[in-house]
Amino acid sequence: MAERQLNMREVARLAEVSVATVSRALREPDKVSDDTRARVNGAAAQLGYIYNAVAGDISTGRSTVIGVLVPAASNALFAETLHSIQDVAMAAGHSTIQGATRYDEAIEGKLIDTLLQRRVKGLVLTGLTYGQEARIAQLATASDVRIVITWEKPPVDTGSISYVGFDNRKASELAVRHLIELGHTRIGLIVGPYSRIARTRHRLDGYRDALDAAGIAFDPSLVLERLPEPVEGREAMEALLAQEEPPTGVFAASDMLAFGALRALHAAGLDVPSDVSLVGFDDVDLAAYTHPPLTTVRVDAARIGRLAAQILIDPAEARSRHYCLDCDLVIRGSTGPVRSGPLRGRHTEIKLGGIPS
Amino acid sequence: MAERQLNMREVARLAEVSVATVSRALREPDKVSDDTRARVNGAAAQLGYIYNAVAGDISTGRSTVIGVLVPAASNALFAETLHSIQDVAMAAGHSTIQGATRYDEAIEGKLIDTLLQRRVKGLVLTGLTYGQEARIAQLATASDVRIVITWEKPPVDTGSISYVGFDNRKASELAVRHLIELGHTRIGLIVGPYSRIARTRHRLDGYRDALDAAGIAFDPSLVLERLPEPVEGREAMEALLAQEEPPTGVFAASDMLAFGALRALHAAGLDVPSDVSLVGFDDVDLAAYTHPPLTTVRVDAARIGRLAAQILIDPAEARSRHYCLDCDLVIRGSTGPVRSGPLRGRHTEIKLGGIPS
DNA sequence: CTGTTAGCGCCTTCAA
DNA sequence: TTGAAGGCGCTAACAG
Repeated sequence: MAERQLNMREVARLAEVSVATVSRALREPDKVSDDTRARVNGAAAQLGYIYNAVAGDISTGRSTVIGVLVPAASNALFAETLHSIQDVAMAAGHSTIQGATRYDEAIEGKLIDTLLQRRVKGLVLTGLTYGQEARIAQLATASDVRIVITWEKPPVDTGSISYVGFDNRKASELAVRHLIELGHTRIGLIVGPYSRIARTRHRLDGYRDALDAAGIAFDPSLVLERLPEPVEGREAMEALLAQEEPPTGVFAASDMLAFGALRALHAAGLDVPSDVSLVGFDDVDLAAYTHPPLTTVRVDAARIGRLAAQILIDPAEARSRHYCLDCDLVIRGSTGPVRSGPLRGRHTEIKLGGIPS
Repeated sequence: MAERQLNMREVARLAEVSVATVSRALREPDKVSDDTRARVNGAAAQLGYIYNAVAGDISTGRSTVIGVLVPAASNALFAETLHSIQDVAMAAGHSTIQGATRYDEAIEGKLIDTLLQRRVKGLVLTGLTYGQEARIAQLATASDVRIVITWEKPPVDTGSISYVGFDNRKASELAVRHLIELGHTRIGLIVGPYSRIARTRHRLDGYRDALDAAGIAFDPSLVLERLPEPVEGREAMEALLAQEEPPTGVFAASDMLAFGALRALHAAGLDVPSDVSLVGFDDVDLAAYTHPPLTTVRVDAARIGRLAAQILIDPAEARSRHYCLDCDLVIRGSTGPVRSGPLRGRHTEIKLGGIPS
């Protein structure tokens, strides 16, 4: 019970060699005679010795731990990224410390502190809050902590910061254009915390781009900012449906929001897509399993994670790498042509030619 | 760029005190004069010094890192547990290293190795594979690594191992009994990898208990073992529906499986619950958002995480603690009385009095 | 191929 | 209240 963890010295003693030799036998087996290696391994096994990676790191001055911050682990989307990061990390003998920021700047800041204290080799950041941007930029230049921003293509100056993302604005435009092509002109948007996070703001921009291109006036009352959780999606959709002139197409810029929205639609007795079309974003696992299956923007979450981890771990990776991935629309059952008849007794008026404010 | 991370010595130099004093000023502010403390803090701030928690741990011989293993982070369920563990850990100045085992014994073993090498203070284990049980038991007694098993109440000897779980067998019985009370007699079970994991095996046991109590014969062809993912749930349900005499009620012992099953049901043009009733397990966030909303067994995932983390972190916690939580059935729209008419042209025969093999 | 010697960054007696 | 010295477990440079 509670025996002290043993160290190399004890292994050395049993194997009748020096500590340095044990270290070599364990980490660079070639640099040691067959006989010695066998004796060391034998002793280690017999004692049940477990290498102390913490001491190793501190002694070499290197770090074999990477930190990962996501907004919420409960979003299946980020979970996929986490998985692939772990795979790459484990294969390279690294560990990952992770944290969920919950879209909260203060929590995010504290988590970054913790990771830095833990002397991580690098940081994978997702959904970075505006408030932390400056600090991260400074960190990237003034320290040797590698930084990778994921899920977005940062708008400006990423000189020393790597990123693995895609064009959220274009992706968003794609989704909305799909609705427009189906004849929808009154299109709602339920979107994440764009006032705090760049990635989300770009999705709002893409929505406006699509509207502009089609000459549809921008109506702020159709845009709802919510946290990407099902409850919030449901409430937002309820609010949309309660309006004078509800939208016939809705773009929920996160599958989690879309799931909630779908529920609200069913609860209101509306049919999807014949009454209302719905588009999500992320193509989470479950998006293909809703009723009807969700049309959504597909992003290769696993690939993002893999690339991000490689950037951090691969010693050959230069100062910073920038990957901008493609993403496409997966059309499933939740979107269809706008219907001509009235929705719940109201006529949907078509506005054309309006110039967005 | 890439300036070397600075250490206490440099802070000490600037503050014109010794390293020991810096250490004290930072960790035990009371043991230092007001003046000194101010100077040290000032110097640290000016330099942008970041405390090295790794060196701290190694020097004290303590550990402020805890390891968490879950089968899959993508299961929203475990994500919740992770969140709450992190909250507790962060509040206590600890970090969490986590890993996803994917129900694979080899991966699980490798992850445990890594965590041990990282000298975690303790391990939170979920869905421990049979193959690792012995090793863990030994670890719990022979080392000072604390172990907490979660999500299940281990069947035997947990002398030195803590757990925070609930009675999976009873919970499962609860779900099946609900179906029986609705008049179902032909009940399918889609369940996780019970041949590798105890928690899952208990769910199978509970299913049989309920059947036994009602005098319903156990039919092995109605039991399908699958990994808890939507695809597998869909395929399993398809297999069930393809049988001579498909079940009228199905218990999917994981919401992820239930989501997939629901899809298969819709795709087959069947109505839930009037054609087939479906019960899930876990009460994941999204369970309330399916169509129809899922009847499922509710477990307080966040509470499990909180308790587990406390056991590991709280120095006052004795050698081992055992929590067995309650869990209850949340009845929503996916279950209803068995219908008397034929299902897809076939009669559901009622078997009674059979003794399970 | 192996042992000796420093040293990584911090903490903790023990004196002063 | 503060500093000096030794040590945590391991690695790296240098002899031999």
